[in-house]
Amino acid sequence: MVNRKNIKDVARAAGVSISTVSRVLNDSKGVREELKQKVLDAVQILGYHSNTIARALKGMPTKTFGLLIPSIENPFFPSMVRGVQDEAHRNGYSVFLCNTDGSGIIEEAQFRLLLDKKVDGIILVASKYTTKYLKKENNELPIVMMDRYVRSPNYSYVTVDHSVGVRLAMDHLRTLGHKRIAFLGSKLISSGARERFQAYKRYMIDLRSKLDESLVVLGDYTYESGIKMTEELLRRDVKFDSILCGNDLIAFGVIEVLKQKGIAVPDSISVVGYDDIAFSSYYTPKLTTVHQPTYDVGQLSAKMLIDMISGVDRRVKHIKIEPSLAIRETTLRVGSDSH
Amino acid sequence: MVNRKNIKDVARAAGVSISTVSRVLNDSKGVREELKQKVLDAVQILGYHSNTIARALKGMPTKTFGLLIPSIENPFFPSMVRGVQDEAHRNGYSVFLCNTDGSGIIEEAQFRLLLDKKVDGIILVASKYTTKYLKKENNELPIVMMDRYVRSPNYSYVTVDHSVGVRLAMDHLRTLGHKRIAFLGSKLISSGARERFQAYKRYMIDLRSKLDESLVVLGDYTYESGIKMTEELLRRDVKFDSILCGNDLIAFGVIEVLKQKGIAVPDSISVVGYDDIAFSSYYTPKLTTVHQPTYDVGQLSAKMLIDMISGVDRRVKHIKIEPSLAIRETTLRVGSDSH
DNA sequence: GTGAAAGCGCTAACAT
DNA sequence: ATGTTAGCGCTTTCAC
Repeated sequence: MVNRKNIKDVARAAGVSISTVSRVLNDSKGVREELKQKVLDAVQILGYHSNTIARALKGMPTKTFGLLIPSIENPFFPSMVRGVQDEAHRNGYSVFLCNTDGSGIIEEAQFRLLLDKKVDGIILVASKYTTKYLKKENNELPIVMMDRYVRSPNYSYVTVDHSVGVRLAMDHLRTLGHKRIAFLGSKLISSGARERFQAYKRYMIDLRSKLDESLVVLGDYTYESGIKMTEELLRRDVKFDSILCGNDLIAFGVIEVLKQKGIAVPDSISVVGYDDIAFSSYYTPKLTTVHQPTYDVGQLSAKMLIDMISGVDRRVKHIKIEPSLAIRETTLRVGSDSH
Repeated sequence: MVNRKNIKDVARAAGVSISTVSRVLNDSKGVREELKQKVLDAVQILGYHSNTIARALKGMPTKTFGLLIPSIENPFFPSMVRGVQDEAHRNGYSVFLCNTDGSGIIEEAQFRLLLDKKVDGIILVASKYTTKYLKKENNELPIVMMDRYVRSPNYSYVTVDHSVGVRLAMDHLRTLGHKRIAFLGSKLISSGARERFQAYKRYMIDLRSKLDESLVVLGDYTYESGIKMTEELLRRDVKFDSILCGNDLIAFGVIEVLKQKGIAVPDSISVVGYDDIAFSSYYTPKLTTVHQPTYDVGQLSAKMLIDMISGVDRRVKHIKIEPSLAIRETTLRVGSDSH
């Protein structure tokens, strides 16, 4: 740091003009091999790094992009963020991480701030507020929606195919002989929540031509909500032999309540989670859950964004990655007795 | 975005010179109230935002800082990162998040990259590599070490007082009548790991004038390591009535193995974790653990950094926040029987 | 093929 | 109190 070298120093040391240095560094061709070498040597000796800020002022890329997520404290996101960052750093990008807490105001403010910081692109987990400020403000800035998205021919997204995830879980439960499968999920405020519930609904209708609404409770994607929803389900006094949860956090809440009520999992009731956060395999009993390839979603989102930025591939793409089912210890064949 | 306004546009619209605009925006005083108002109006109408990049080129602060942590996938960090970010955004800062994976090479490279990006300061979770590149490169850049630190009169840090944390846990166990308390922790590669082990050692020596080394196993801060260490402890065939774990992940591994071996927790063996990650209270049985105020550590680190940057308070400070004990379901009085 | 010079948007020193 | 101007470090015409 002490004495930051600039392009002038390099030019002087190499005995050439600054434009030649600039040319070499941006490998625009048309520099004699000999001079090129001199410049490269000088760069080496002086330990020169070109100043990103100055380049940015000339409209060059900042090698920086923004990542807008609801909250890094939501255990669903860390590995996705990691996927984004790993791909970013592999390509020389730094990333600004911002939390929106699901607030449209914060989301838009953060988005603006990123624009001010002259990021080369933005990856965001879309909300119902996203489209508004996006169309209001955006021009050519590459944008990728990650996980939660908004249907649009203008924006790329990478997400998980929840119809597959739900089907995997339901088939598994059916195979084990379960007939009355309850659904405790999130209110339908995000693309993922909607898709999961729709897939469940369709499955049940296919099965018995109608949806038994008493089997459904909708809340939030939290442990506390899992607890409340289970209590609500129990209060209804409806028969069920298994529960499909909207995410793993809900599942933990579910299992906790069932345990308190002396209802054994999986012996009496089978429980399936959704997400497969790291914790699900540390839990006792280990949670059977739909595995979302979150790291891959993050990585692919970043790759797509970088391709858009660099101009390698500017096309709008809509990608759904297939989830898988992690069968562990919270589901059991109906009528079996593990005791 | 479409047509980014610049200071010239504002000057023209307000009928003043660009320096007047600049003065108003940087509220250096000495501008007639009337003109000031004109400028402010023009700014409003045009929707002008000053260009951070151009300001940065003039050596002004970028309102940006770096945050260097081992990995956001480590469940210990998200809430700490959140603490940092909340404080940052409250003060108009954006933060670059970087993962080092505990590699010195990556850590140094990321650090350099942040320097290149002209961040106003850096918060980092120190490793054994940190001091080297720090003294090699750093000049006046504000630095705060967060959680893990390196003793130095030159660098501020914010961390948790592990001697208190360990004592809280040990006192609790002793109060419940436990005498042979095993310690499964991390190898002594970070300040936190060293302090926790030292505190345990001191406690045991105070208790029976020597440390029984057969009660100690050192590994990593992971679930898998928790499993391995427990198996090792069991293999030694040494008597113990309780286990203090270096972190919660280890504790989950411990409990899993004990369960597999048919050893009841807490009925036969009490287990205490360390960290109190969110998951600890979702776990069954809910984990008794030392609560680290991670959010506060992050928030305070950011506050200190911002104070240093803004010049409000440039002093080097060494702060240790006190942890507390979250008593839950994995510890029990010796001889009680919950059945 | 190479260098001189303009200019990105801004701040601050200097002039008035 | 306000305007004019140099210059931050770089890229990119434009001359040669």
